[in-house]
Amino acid sequence: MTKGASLSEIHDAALQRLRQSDQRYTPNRRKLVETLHEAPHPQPIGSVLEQAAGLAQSSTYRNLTVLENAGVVHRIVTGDDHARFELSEDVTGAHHHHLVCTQCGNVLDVALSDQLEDLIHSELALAAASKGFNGQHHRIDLIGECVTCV
Amino acid sequence: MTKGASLSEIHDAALQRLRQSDQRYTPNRRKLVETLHEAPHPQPIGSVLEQAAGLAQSSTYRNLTVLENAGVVHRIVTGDDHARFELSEDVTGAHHHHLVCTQCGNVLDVALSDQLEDLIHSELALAAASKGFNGQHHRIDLIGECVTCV
DNA sequence: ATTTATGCAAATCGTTTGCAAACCT
DNA sequence: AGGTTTGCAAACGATTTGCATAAAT
Repeated sequence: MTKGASLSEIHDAALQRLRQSDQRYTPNRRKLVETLHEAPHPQPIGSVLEQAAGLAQSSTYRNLTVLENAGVVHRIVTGDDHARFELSEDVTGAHHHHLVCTQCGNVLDVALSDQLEDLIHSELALAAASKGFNGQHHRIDLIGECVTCV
Repeated sequence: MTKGASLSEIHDAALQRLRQSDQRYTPNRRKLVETLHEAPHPQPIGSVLEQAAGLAQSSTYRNLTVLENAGVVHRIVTGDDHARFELSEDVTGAHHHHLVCTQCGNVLDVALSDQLEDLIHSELALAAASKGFNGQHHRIDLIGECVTCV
């Protein structure tokens, strides 16, 4: 599934963000970005390595961390013990949340209305402030069973 | 910080749930429940072991898993690499969400209004249904910095 | 010429597991 | 007795890291 932004727009955004972090946009990193762009939903490292043939596992971990720190990639940790990766919202421009399958660990993207997002954001901000907590962003997961696991 | 339900109510609820899973409520498990009940927020295993002196680490992992499967305890996996545990909402009776500190990994509890919870629930259910996803419950985290880390 | 990225193999560390002794009913 | 729980020590496995080579500036 192709996201809203085109691949070249995404490469541009990635390049820009990496430069801001004094990082290079190497062929391996480009390949990671392309692989994640083509994936229909967040991918565990195993799948990424299968898709982007030729990448070493350790370099992939390292590059995903670089891309994460630069804000190009987002790491999703659910509890089943493989982290999953997707392009960051800053790069795709699409704020969304996740459906997490308790059986297979798969993660799907889902969006809520802007109106509801605003309500959530402001109520969370209020609650956080009362505890001196400085909130930066929220994440919402719906836990359940995906269509192939029911 | 003591939760709404009294300790004996919590022990009763725990006992009942364990029995439904054909599990015993052993002294070690009672000690874990008490420790979590007394804790002001979700605790990593390290803290649990400090609080409930004398427990072996491996037995504690095993018992927390038993308690989790019985629905007495809830495991929180954030991404900083220590799982954290708290009494389950089914036992405490208090639905809530989490503030997660990106610096120290600490997790604080926070509640939203019932009205907002309903809105979130129904919009998530709708979005999930469109993907054939069978949603069971949601979790919401506010990511940011806690008062001691800012 | 330096600095940075890569890939291999080895190390790390939270968590899980094997097993024999202690515990319950 | 028969099954469960415990604690120790060993195993596990996803991720990280050391190091020597290759690539980039």
